[in-house]
Amino acid sequence: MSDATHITDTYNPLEVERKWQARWDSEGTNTYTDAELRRAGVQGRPFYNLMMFPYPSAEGLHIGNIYAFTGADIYGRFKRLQGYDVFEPIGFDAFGIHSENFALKQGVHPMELIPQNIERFTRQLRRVGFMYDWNHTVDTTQREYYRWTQWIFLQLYKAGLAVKKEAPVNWCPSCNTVLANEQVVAGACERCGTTVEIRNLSQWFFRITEYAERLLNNLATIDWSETTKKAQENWIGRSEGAEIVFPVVSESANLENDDGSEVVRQAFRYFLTADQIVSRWQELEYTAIRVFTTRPDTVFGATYMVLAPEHPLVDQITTRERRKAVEAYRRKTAKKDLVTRRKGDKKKTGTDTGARVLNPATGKEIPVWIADYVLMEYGTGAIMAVPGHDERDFEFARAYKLPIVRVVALEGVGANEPMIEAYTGPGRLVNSGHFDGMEVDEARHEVTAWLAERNAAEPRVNYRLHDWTISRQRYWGPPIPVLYCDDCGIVPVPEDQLPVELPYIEDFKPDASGISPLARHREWYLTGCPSCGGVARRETDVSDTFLDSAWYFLRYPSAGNDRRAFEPSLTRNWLPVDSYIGGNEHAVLHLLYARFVTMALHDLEWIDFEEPFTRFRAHGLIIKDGAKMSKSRGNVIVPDEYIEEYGADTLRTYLMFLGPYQEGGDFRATGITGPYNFLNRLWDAVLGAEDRPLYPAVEQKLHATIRKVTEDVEALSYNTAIAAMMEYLNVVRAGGRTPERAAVEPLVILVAPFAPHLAEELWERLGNERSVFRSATWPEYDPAKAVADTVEFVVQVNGRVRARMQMARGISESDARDAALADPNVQRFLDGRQVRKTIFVPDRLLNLVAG
RNA sequence: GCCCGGGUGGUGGAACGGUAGACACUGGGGUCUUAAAAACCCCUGGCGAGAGCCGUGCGGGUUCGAAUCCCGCCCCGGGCACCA
Repeated sequence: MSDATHITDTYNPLEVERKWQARWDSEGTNTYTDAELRRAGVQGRPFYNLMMFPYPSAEGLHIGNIYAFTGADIYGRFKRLQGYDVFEPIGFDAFGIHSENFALKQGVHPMELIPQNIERFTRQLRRVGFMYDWNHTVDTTQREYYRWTQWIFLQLYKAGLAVKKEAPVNWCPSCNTVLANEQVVAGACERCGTTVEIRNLSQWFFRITEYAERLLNNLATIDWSETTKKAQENWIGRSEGAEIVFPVVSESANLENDDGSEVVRQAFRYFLTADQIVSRWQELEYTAIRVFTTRPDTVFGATYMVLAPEHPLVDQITTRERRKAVEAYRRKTAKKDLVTRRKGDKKKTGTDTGARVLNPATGKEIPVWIADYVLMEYGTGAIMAVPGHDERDFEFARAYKLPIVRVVALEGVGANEPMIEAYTGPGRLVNSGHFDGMEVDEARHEVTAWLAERNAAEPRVNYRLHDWTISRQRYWGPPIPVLYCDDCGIVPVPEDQLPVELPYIEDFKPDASGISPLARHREWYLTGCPSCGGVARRETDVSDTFLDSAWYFLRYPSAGNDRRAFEPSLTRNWLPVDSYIGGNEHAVLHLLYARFVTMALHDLEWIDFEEPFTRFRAHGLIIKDGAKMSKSRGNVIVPDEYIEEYGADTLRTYLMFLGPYQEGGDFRATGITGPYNFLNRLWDAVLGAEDRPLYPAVEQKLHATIRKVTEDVEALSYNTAIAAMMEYLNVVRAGGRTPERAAVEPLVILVAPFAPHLAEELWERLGNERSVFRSATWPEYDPAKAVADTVEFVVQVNGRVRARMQMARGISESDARDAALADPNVQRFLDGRQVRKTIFVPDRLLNLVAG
């Protein structure tokens, strides 16, 4: 006797969903064994369907999580019904500051908190009916996982891609830790909103900048949402230009060396031409300042130079008379936080160092200033200022009465016409020696080449991207697997000693010292040196959470494997990921880091592909009453209530019906009744269906609907797919008629990705034994049957609709014209005029142009 | 400032350059009911009795025909931003 008999004949979503969730578990409908995973990867049609694994917050599953996962799950279920072996795993990104802060606030230890959260999340995820393979799941905080996170660190270390260096880094004074550039939004911590400070600390960096060019170029080869690609492109920020050298020639510069000896080289100045100094500055031992510019063509207009106040050469070149003023200015800028300093709209300030450099193009001496509008982090920390053709330089030159020279002019503009604003447009060079008259674009290369010949410049590509700081002075993360030995220096922990376990400590609260809480535990950090056997100290920083998530997709197929991070054969068969869906807020964080780690592992020959995600689609955000959901606004939606009242199938369908999946939508409680009614009506239609031949109009609509739904689901256009199914059901039930079984059975399959529990139940009630996802195949449509015999044909007069008539499909132009001309309304609007021209769009429209 | 999206009824949203407003929600009317709920049916962009006219942020243009393409603006959301 079937379970169906225990279930009422009116649609009761809770009953239905409970039944099918239990059955999926007991029959392993959604899961693979390791053997199956291996076999399917080789013999089957493997399809790796990935979604961004959640951070298991204490608040439980958020409606935004459900929205994201439902869209991805629908795609996975669709692919399974199309006959693919779909691997759809889920896991938990549970390390990180967020969990740690919450644990601190609640006074619970994260090692107790996180397992509870994960348990609750798991329960909620199961309740929504995702097709997850619960046999292959990860939790980044488990030693079985972070052991391999540490292993990846070691691989990068061995390849020279993980380096420890002292550098100015972003410090969040509230989280008490260093942040990556990507985690600083508008000068503030993306987590807590506190303004970040710059501290000079010795940190571990991943040299992602080594991969800047490839990270950029490969974007052309992957099928990703355009918005995401653009975000990465902007973040990498490639600029092409030149590095130009300006030798320091000020007479009184640098009067003493460190040892007190006189500096004599400046004396050459009086025996040498500017040209000689420029081309021989190295052998003459001139100090030179390098600048990066995207406009080498304007070098003749460089009337002064500006260094970032922190530039290392400032001390050396500043003249005695200017020393006090320069020191004062540097102190002032050091106090300013980066936010105010980076605000572009404030007044320009700066001060003269007294030093002079040679403009290598003009051979003239120009002054060197320091100003905080030049940033040490970008380029060389120094610029050649071309006030005539750069807005910032123009503003600065105005403020300090520095000379402004025009070097680019449009036709008809005099070379020495005074400038009232910086001109950044196209034109020809003027006041530029033998380059006068040359187009800007050509001059860019020619000027660089000319300077390069004289040893004063070289072409240069510059990136905005910085190396990825991965050290975190916090507790809740994987310890960085490195030791410090007085004799041997930095010693990586041998791979067979992994993991370096995160100890359970009570006092995991971070402080402002810049040192991790782990550093308070000698018993943990003091250990033996694996190299010399002496005493070594462990690194007490942990790694960034984003390293955990930069490789989790590699782990899923191999989850549980305790010999390897990822098994080569499984990886080869299942990766790269076929479809990845997630939020665009990770466009430059997770998605960039994951690409970097994958590329590095590829170069180290651990994997044979360099892009992890073949196709990526960003989904939209789900908002409430036009605003982002947040606790402070009090507009947070608790999904559980809706699941209790309408069931998971309705919630899933409703969320997808809200609007275009890739744009998001506004959650309105009243709207949920639409999809709920639809599922109810479908239920009734299936239960009341009769075995008899399809009515022709229904058959036509069926084929049209299969086509529409198939195309729309493939394009993630879920809202229109649902609308098409509703429309079809309206036809099937039109006028209260009894539906044909052959009309509703395919619809049950079409709806299955959206409302899987309901589909299972109806599939069973239609007499099928096994799960719809294991026995049904996605319906095919016949293009010939997908179109109706008659069409509503529109007749226009001069582009305006004047008649609509039912016509046979395929009607000829002349027949259509005859019918149109016979129409009294058409005649009325022609008003006796000649038809000069007719436009005929087959099966759609005829436009009579009268004049 | 630069780079992406987007702007369509009371609301969410549909529309290969070819019937603007599919599909829903809300609202209104009705059927059934002692009544209510549910369910079902009809109406629901504006003006107009109607024929029809007007309508897709604004102003131009291309076209037989523009929500859709082009030019110039305005507004909203997101990314980047003294990046040289």
